[in-house]
Amino acid sequence: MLVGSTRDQIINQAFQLMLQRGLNGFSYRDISEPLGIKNAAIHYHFPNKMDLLSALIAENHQLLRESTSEFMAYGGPARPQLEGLFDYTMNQCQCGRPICMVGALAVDYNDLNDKIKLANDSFIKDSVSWVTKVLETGRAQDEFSFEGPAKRKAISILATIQGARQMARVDSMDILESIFVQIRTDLGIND
Amino acid sequence: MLVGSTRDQIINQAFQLMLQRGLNGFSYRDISEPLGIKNAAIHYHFPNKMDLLSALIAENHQLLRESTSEFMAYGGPARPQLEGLFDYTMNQCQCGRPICMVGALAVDYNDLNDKIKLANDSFIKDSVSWVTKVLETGRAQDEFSFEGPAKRKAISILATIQGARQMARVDSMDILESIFVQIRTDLGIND
DNA sequence: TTCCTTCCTTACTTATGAGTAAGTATAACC
DNA sequence: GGTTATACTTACTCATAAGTAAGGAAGGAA
Repeated sequence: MLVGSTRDQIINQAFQLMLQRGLNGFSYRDISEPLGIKNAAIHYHFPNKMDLLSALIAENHQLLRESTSEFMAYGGPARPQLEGLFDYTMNQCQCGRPICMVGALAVDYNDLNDKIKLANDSFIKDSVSWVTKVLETGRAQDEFSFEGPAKRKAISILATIQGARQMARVDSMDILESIFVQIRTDLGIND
Repeated sequence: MLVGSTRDQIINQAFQLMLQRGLNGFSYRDISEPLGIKNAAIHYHFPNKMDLLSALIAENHQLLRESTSEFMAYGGPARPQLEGLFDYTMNQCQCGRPICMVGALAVDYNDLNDKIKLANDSFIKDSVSWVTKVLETGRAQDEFSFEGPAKRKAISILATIQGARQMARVDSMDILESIFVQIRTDLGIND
């Protein structure tokens, strides 16, 4: 593969490593060697590792925005949104990204500067907002049924998926599908 | 504080660091300095970092066994077991252990040897067995109500709590309490 | 043609990590 | 009293990490 500018290639490679090993689990060498460039080339584009991490979080956030903007703006059926979240999660795991950004950053939290913490927080808030709207819409349209405020349920579902990815890594990917079934069941979905 | 043998002190300190920063997030120095010993003293008790990690996982597993053995052997009311899980989680977070062992290991998974993977897997299986029995008992005694197999629901609840700890670290501890409320709600508990 | 600017490489520095080998104090054992 | 095992310390080795300074090629602009 190896398409795009050097900068893009660095981001792609770092993204993969970050979601496989966490921030302290990979080095500049792990990025530069497969790309056939030198460490200093990475430092040219991202002066230090936090700058690189910033770019990764921005990339991750951008992916979320792209895949949710239409629903956030115009609404629509809720069920495909939920299934989209499941599919995305499964897909990431199958593409060698077993853990998610939030899970990875939780481990490295002590190293993070305020800018990164804010960016991460903002990503979580947007994720929660999206799932909250999905649940509210779904409940209003009788696609889903659940007790309590939609936002609380949204946080719970996102937490479940995040935890499931980590358990799946240690145990087996079957856990993921099983968790999706349970979430559907808890939302009163029976097909 | 600093009670117990040097070996115990090392384990306690390492346990704290592991659940704060993950395996790659702390060094021997982070253990030895606060204890007023030398790095080599750690290597004496635990020849390498994997041996230390093994001891931490064993310690963690032992804690689980101690707190669940009575219920696993004799049964009893399910609700206090569930609340015990919530209290334990909250307590760990308040004691400076924001992430859990499984979550930490998921990030460092590439570094782990087979022995560690097996030990971790065994811990997860025991956790799931316990929560499964709690749920089965609770459903049989009409304390809880939920759809689907108890084991699937147990995995889902454990995943939720695990993910919640990581979200709580980035966002706020309020998330934890909120998640517990949602889990109770989803189990048909109304008080 | 000369001068920037962009995007790298070469060749380091400095710090820190895990791990080891050899020595030492202390108490128990024969 | 001498030996041995335990539980360390001292003093290192070796590898790898992030980061930097200086140089060079290649293209566009004056």
